[in-house]
Amino acid sequence: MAPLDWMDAKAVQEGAETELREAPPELCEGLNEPQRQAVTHGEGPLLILAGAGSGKTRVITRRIAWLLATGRAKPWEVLAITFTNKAAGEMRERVLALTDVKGIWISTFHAMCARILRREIEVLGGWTRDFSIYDTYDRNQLLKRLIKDAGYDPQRFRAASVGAWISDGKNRARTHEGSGPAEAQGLDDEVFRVVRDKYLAAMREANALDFDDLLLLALRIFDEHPGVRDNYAQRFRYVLVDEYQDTNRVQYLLTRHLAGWHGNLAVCGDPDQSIYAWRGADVRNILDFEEDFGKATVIKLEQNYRSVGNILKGAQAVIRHNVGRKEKDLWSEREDGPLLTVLECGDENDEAAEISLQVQALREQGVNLDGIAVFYRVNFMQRALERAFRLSQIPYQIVGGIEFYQRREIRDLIAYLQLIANPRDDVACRRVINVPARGIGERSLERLNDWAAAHGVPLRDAAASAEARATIRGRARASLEAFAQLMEELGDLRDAPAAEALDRVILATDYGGWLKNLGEPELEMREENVEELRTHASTYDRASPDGRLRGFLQDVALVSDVDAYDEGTERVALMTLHAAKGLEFPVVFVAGLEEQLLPHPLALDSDDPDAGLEEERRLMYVGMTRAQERLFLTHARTRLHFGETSYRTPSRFLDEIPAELLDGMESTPEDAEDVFGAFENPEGVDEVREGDRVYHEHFGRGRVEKLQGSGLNARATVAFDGLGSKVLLLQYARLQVLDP
DNA sequence: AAATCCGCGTTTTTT
DNA sequence: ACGCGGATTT
Repeated sequence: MAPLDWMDAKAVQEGAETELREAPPELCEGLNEPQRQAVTHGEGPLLILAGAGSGKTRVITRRIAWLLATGRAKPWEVLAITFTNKAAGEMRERVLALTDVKGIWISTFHAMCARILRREIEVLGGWTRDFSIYDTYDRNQLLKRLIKDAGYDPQRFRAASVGAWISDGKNRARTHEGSGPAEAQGLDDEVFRVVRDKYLAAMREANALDFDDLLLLALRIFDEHPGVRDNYAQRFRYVLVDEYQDTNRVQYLLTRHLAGWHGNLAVCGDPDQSIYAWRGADVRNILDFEEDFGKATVIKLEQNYRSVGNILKGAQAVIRHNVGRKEKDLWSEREDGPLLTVLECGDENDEAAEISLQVQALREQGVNLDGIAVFYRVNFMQRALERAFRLSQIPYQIVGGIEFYQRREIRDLIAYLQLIANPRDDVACRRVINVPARGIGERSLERLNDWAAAHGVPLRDAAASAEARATIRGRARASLEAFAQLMEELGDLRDAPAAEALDRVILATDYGGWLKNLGEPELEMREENVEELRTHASTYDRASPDGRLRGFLQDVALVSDVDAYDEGTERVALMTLHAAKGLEFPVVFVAGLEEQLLPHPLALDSDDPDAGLEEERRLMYVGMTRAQERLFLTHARTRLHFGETSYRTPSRFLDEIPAELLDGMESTPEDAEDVFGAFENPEGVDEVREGDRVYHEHFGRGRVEKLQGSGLNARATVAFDGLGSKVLLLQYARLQVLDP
């Protein structure tokens, strides 16, 4: 890669023109010396090495405020990049509280690039500003199709593997010459390459970008169109990048472009919290910053304000086991506090039950539920925890995981909106062409697809063509015409507010009626989800009146549930260790501290197992350092996994914590009994038995014909008077037993 | 074309 | 244990 002329930075000399003002003293109030230096650093590159809990966010927000207050930058001349949308939102809020200034670009790399591409993408040819953003699921959907169409065995060549390989290549900003995972798997590399090329072409045809493309194409525009690049680079007098240890090659190059004109780049991060190497993040970005950007000022924030002494000591003890790490002297003035509690549990249910008992005890001691979080390595662990919390009636919120936007009903409606915004979006078209069912089956779709491919037009245009429909017989032909007409009618919604578009889609497709027709026990839940989506859309319209449908879709594509987490609600937060980064809680539980889980074997079987292990250790470190007052570490003796129970060994990371910091406890089966027993007959829900006469809010009176499943999955088949039978999830149905 | 059944892979982490 | 896709019915 040809280096950019960083020190060419045309503007190092230019800064003098701006008239500087005195900063209001309160901006430096309560800061320690290095923090103050970071906030008031003037021109030139700045590296802030910020240990866990060292007040990093505070420094960044104050620095932005300081830049504005001293007249060094106008609001639109500041670009701040964060790792999640949630972090961006938080930062925006905090800056707003300090300065009362709006219009600063504070966003993730992905959101920023999407925004730039909406304006600039047409210089690349092929895409229009209405491009769709495909998530991993959409991407795999398309790949699956391509693999099949090319006649490869979908068993041997999995869409997910090919997709991961393509993504990995894009994240490293290199072409895929040479090796790939294909080789490692003993598969045909050639096939991977062929599929990738088909994928790249198909994405262009569908006017779609995947997550990686957002970064990569923005980079390509900056590389190939210096004029466009300079527009942005000149504008952003000050650039700040948070969590810099987790940036990948492409993000690094983007950063160079964006900060290259003025040379005022401040990055902030902690190599000990680098946990995204698997996604192409490269710690060298932060380790090499000084050389890279020449004459960089380096400021270390080493005083931890967050955690009580014992927690900090424990975390330090663990992270010290990483070799090849710059030793860092993180210290705290806080009292030692209580010991860390290690809980040994029987199995995953005991573990979950034990955690909920501890939470209840804490609650009785006056701890707020929103001050408690439970972290785990892998998403499947969420299940047992969720169940225990439900049974104990402890309100909780899942951050990340099975996402709202993955639900079928949500994806359907979003796909309609996407197809309206971007008629070339074949993935969206395939999804909705027969939803609600209108008699367009697999065969008809194949025909249509063939015709579309032969004529080089999108699926949707094929549906609109009488000539294409002529190749299809029977009911499907008329249905296709109806579908084409429907989309035509909805076409004017392209520039409509999101809520209006959504409501028109729901109305025009009678989506509600279709859901009801499915006769699923999840009906109520799905209806609630649709309702929630409508709320999201109107909220969006109110917050961003200029965004309309396009903007909404972009938000939906980029906003994960991690971002949706709202504080201040009285709920325990459940999330993966990765999602925990950047957050803090008075009380933290880290669950599943076992070998084969943390460290996770898949992290160790890469080409460099030691690097994998060290990243797992950093994950442990991130988890521990989120805790302010109390830290619980739990593990189970056996765990159900893949439907099989295995014996577990406590994680080696537990042994790395000095024993004098630990307080051991063993959970007892009775504890679990208490939790799971307590909810056998939850308050407000009647015990229902076969043969009972029951009453349901919507369907009225009926008789229970059959009961299946148990716990949250318990279902009842109820014959409603005059309505026929329905299967209901007891959990939601709220059936009342009628006395005869 | 839609409904039902079966077998397989799946679960590392996310924008 | 679960969900998906493919195969097999209706």
